[in-house]
Amino acid sequence: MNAIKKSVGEKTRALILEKGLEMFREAGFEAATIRDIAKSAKVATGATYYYFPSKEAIVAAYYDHVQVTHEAKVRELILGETDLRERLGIVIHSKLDILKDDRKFLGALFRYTGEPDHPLSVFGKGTKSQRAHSAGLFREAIADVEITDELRQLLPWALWMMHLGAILFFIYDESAEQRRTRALVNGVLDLVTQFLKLTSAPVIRTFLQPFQGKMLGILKEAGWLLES
Amino acid sequence: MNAIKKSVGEKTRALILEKGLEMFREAGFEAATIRDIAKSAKVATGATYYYFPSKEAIVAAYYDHVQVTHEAKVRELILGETDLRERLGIVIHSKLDILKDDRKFLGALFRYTGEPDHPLSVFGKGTKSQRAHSAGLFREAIADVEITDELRQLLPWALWMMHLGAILFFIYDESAEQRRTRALVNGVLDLVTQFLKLTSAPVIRTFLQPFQGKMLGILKEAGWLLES
DNA sequence: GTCTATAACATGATAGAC
DNA sequence: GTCTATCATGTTATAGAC
Repeated sequence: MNAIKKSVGEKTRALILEKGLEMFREAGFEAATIRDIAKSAKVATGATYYYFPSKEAIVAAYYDHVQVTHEAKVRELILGETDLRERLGIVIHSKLDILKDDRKFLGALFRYTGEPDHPLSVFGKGTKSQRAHSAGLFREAIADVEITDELRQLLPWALWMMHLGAILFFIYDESAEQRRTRALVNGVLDLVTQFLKLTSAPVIRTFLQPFQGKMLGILKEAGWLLES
Repeated sequence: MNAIKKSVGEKTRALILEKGLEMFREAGFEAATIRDIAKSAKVATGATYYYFPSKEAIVAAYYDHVQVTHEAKVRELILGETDLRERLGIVIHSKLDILKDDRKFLGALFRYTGEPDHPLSVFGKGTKSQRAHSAGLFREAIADVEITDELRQLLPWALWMMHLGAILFFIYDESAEQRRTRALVNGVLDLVTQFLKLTSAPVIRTFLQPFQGKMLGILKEAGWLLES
């Protein structure tokens, strides 16, 4: 057994994933059936369930791959870039670049957003590690900025939430090449970075302090804080 | 025909709705089946489809009713209240009061959030009038505050978004009687009202102007602005 | 227009044999 | 790890009663 070569199972899994995404892109998430996907991958219907617990799980697996790709891309692009505004732009825009051709089925990822116990819930326990990974990219992007400890803990999550909102907006955005989303992201990032500069002023800090504390407390209880 | 009395159809519809919600509360949205709901309401399975185009539509109809109730409640409570912070608190907390026992199936409302063309999508065209109604409550709540025209248009939507986030947080909130959600809402509202006071200062205005313009442009194109 | 009754369909998901 | 058979359930269809 060559350790480098994929096992049979891994190849089958990859094939199902590939064919599934192919069909989602063509027909959309609803219209593409598990039976069709299985047929296209030349396996039995039941076999897909050996690898993916549900239809949505195929999209989730795609998203896992997106995260890996994104992380690599960010590390490549961010290297040597010291300006905060630029760094944040790289993180978000490169994510959208990766997702750009798959807006049609990306919405399936949001299906269980309102169901805390579902394994694929965006905010649920089942996706905790992915969230942490994703927020980690933002933590790195702001690593060199001088901010309070509270902000250093809060900001990655605020930015992660913002990036989630951007993806949602992206899905709805019918402007050519989703220019509107890009513009909105840029506008928000401008605002965020200008805002961060302001926080060096004591007046602003006092103003925000109680709210920061409350938010931190909530995140802590929810088990959302990154192990630093 | 008595104009006050409900027609037979309305009674049946109401019965299906009532029994449906009953079962959703007991078993959750997934576990309750259309067949069971029909049985419980003593109608044929097909009859439920005469009134509700889908299972989710029952939850949507519930939400319609929530909106009507909410609007009435807000108008009652807000009368004579002049403090902005209080007025906003009334709008959001009374909404949560209405929803409090139905957190278990409320998540079904968010199922199509990522699917722009679905009739039940939270941000889609099919729910536009409900959104406008809901945002209208916020518009009224801020009616007497002195703010720029831009903010007067933007703020109802910002608050509506915030209230949507609060509902989502509410669904996830496992603290006793969802106290954490209440605290978070209060914290955010404090911040918002303090922030609005600051916007009377020209410095802050200049800082926010370009972003406000951009947001307004986007909302306008998306057809989201309230007819004033 | 408001249903009943029943069957049928499509499809996501599961069980169990090999 | 893969298959076939089967199930459960949302949804549609048909045909008709009042």
